Amino acid sequence: MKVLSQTSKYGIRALLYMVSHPSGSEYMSIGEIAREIDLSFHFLTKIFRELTAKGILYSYRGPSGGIALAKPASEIMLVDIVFALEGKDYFDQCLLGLPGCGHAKPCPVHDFWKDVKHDIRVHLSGTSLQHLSEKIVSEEVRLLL
Amino acid sequence: MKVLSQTSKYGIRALLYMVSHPSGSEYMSIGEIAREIDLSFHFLTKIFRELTAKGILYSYRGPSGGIALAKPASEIMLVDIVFALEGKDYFDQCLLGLPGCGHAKPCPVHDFWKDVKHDIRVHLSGTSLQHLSEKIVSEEVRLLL
DNA sequence: CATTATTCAGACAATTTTATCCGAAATAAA
DNA sequence: TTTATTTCGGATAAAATTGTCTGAATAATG
Repeated sequence: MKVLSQTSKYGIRALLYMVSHPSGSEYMSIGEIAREIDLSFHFLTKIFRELTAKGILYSYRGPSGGIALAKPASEIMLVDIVFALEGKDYFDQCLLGLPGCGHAKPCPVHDFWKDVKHDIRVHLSGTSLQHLSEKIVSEEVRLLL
Repeated sequence: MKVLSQTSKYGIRALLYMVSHPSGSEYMSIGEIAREIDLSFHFLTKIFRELTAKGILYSYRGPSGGIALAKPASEIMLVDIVFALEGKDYFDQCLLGLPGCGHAKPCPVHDFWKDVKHDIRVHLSGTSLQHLSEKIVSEEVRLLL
């Protein structure tokens, strides 16, 4: 059941690490994040370039450079990250793959699937990085392998 | 949002076509099904071999051979097809990809995701081919591109 | 100015998924 | 008994996703 690509999974985990482990300085280096959450530096760099292009991160090159959130963590919702990395049509797809599945021409499981997607969307839209970071900091929950 | 592989999507659609278009004779040919729902004969053959191996279908070779449901359509649930084609660990995976995510060592979105998976599982376990076939036959719903 | 640390850009490779194809085996029908 | 039809098994190819690597651009610091 692969609801999110590896790219999104890594991206969300990396952003949560950033928020949960503020570095004191403005920017945090990609290398440090990759090391801490145990994933490929180069792959994470690619993901963060995308998030920078989509306006979720700022970046700054050179020594003491790195990346930083473009908005307060309380204003970045999971759905923003998913849309940035999976595309804005993320919630538009039919469970059975029928093109143009919708109210007018529904597939056999359309109504059910519409409800599931709605629930997921509501939850991802209502959950901020700040919110989840608090659960991580309080050790209610884990982020590492 | 790719919840089901192409394999599962095709498999479910093909089985629904079978149930909704009984052929009179005991077996229905894979070629006919592939033609009617507009997908690759060879790919569908591969999918059906798997469903036969998993006990969801019977098959019979030779002229007037083909495949047939191994049980009444009212007893084949969507979850059976998904388990057969995606694996029995289908509902075991963490949204963020953390290995061993569960009650003891949850990821930040574990509780939410557990509920979503439960809802999906309940629905797929409660929906039979017969049930959906009735919606198709009454043209409440479509199966073709 | 030289060195070092960092992101940026994109080529390349590996892996997985999806799709195509061919020949063999089975079996009904001519 | 021959021929036609069908599934079976697996090799191969194509496409998408995931992961690796190299060099360039940028900027702080000695």
